Amino acid sequence: MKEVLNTNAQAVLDAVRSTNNHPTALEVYEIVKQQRPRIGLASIYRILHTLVEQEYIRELALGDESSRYDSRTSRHDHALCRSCGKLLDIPVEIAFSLSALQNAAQTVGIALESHEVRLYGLCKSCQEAQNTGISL
Amino acid sequence: MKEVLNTNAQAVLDAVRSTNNHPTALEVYEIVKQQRPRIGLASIYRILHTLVEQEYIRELALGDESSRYDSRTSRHDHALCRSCGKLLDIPVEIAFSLSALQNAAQTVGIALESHEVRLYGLCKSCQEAQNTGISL
DNA sequence: ATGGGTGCAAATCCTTTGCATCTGC
DNA sequence: GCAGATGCAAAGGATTTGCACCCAT
Repeated sequence: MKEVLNTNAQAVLDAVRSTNNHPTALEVYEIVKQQRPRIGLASIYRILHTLVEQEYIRELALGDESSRYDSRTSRHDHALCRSCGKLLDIPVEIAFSLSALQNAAQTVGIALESHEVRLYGLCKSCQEAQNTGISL
Repeated sequence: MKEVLNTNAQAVLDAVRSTNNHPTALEVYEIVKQQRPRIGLASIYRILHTLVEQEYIRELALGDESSRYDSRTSRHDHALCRSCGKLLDIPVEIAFSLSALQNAAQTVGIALESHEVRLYGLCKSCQEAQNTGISL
């Protein structure tokens, strides 16, 4: 499934991996442009798609914003801040019974392949901002 | 938090509630237009946003497509078909330990307010299409 | 008459596509 | 020389916004 990457694709992959947050296509573009100033945004989109296909990265669908990309391809869960929109990887497994999952899947008639838990709330900095009365 | 709805807002809310699936803004527009042909798409968007704010409905963020709206405001989980993109409400609770959730939330420093489980796989009709070799 | 809600059209943002060019082999 | 990759600009689709108008109060 994974093929050899050409230089541009490698640069895009490195860019996604270089950030702690989950960059948008535009953010990836800004990073890659520092190394290869002539690259175009369209190529970033094209390369990101092939990287997703080849399972080097994942595409995350959030609310308001544009797509974000995640270089952690193993199954994991996410937490979203309802105030600033920040997206955090959850580095621990949230244990729950496989049979409960499979039961739910069966109820709606879906052949279960994967799952994700999303936690919603206020991230640390937004909690502090709230406590000190500062608005973002 | 909820206020009285005017006629247009009520029509939009009814439209969202009238569908089994989770309609996009455009789909809501088509439904509402049957009753109020002069309504504009911009008003649909404006009204949907206020309905979300007032917690009459929820906005769902999926991948490729446009936003979808959900008239079930109580906490529940969703299943997504990776082939046709269909979104299904899961009518049963997926049990898992609250402490696992809270532990995960604490690990990333988020003040947990809500959560959602997403199941990914093939829906029934896509399973059948696959078995019979028909492509959608 | 006043303020909010509305329709329309234009604007905006993100993403994709057409196409001519460039690249490595 | 060819196939695939690329940059650029234009197109596309979803959503938002500016603005004048209208309606209920």
